[in-house]
Amino acid sequence: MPAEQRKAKARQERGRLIVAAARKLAEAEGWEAVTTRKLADKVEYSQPVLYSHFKNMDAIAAAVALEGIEELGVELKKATGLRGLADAYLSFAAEHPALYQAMFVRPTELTFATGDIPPSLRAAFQSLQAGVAPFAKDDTETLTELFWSSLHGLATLQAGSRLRPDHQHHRVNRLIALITG
Amino acid sequence: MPAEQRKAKARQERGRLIVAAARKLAEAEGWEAVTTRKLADKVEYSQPVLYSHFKNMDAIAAAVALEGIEELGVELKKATGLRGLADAYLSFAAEHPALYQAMFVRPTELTFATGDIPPSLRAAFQSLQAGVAPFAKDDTETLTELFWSSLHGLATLQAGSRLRPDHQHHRVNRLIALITG
DNA sequence: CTAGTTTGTCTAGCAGTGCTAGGATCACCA
DNA sequence: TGGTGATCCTAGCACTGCTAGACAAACTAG
Repeated sequence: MPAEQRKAKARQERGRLIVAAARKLAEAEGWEAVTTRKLADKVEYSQPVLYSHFKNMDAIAAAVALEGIEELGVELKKATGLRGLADAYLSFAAEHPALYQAMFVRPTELTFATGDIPPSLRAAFQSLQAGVAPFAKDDTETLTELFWSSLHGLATLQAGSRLRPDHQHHRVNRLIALITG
Repeated sequence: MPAEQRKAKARQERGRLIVAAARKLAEAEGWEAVTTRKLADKVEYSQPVLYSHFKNMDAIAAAVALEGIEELGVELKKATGLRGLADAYLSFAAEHPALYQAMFVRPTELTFATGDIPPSLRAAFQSLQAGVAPFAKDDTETLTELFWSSLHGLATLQAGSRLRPDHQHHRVNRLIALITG
């Protein structure tokens, strides 16, 4: 019955619309401005339809986060070398602060606890791992975690104006110099 | 007029009580559970008194954050060497997650933008700087910012279960090895 | 083509949030 | 003792996430 398929398709499309609206609003005005009523308005439906697509508001933010993780993964895959990876990562975080917050800063959302790591996140991690591998005698995973942590710290402290804004490049230089030895 | 001084003292004390209540509640149930009504209950006053002490809810969280920064500063001052500093920093973050969030993760609060950095934060930063100085040929500030960023990244990603929980020590080893060369 | 059922959506509302205006109550001082 | 000011609380606003129940549309069956 193609009618049913068409319906399912339309539903899915509307779900995407909700996520897109949430992302757009968050990127424009920050996550505290993202409310169910505003989202419902943007999608031109009433609030309850949101809950027929997502369990709650956090699930919507989680969907946005997943989108961001996939896009970050693409950027990291394109990048080559430690410098390329670092630049790609930090540029992404700087250019999409709200998106990055949803991915790795905001408290609730995806738990990532023990095992249920999204494949796209694992892929992104592996891109980083490939970058650091040449400089790790052993235990590349630990070094990758450290590399990621450093990038994450640089991105978030920078975003919060806790670091000298015009010295990010120097900090990255230093980080790469440390790893490459 | 000592009566007036006594009053001022009592007021100040009550302000401290509010901050203490906020901190306790945040550490026990997370920041999303900290509401003006619950705080007012704990202090045994009505909501409006909170606003005679603090501009808004964020200001209360900022006061808690400042308290945390001072305590972190004390811990870092006691620590010696890169290893001591790193351990002190990460232990503090792990043992007081809500406090650490108020300090460096939650969005609003203290801006720290351009100049108005709290002296206690500057002091904490200088403790880190003293630790990395022996290993920086030049531009110790950049290396300190990087060291701090790495610790911050390790602390927050760890808190969010994004890193292998039982490998924090290895990651710290790696970080210190990188800096000491 | 009609009757009944299912599916979809919306209106209205609940409990809770931060924050504030206004009135009441207390302590002080002449 | 009477007035004055500071102090505090009650009540309420506009908003939040979320949900129950009414309503209408669409599909199914006779």
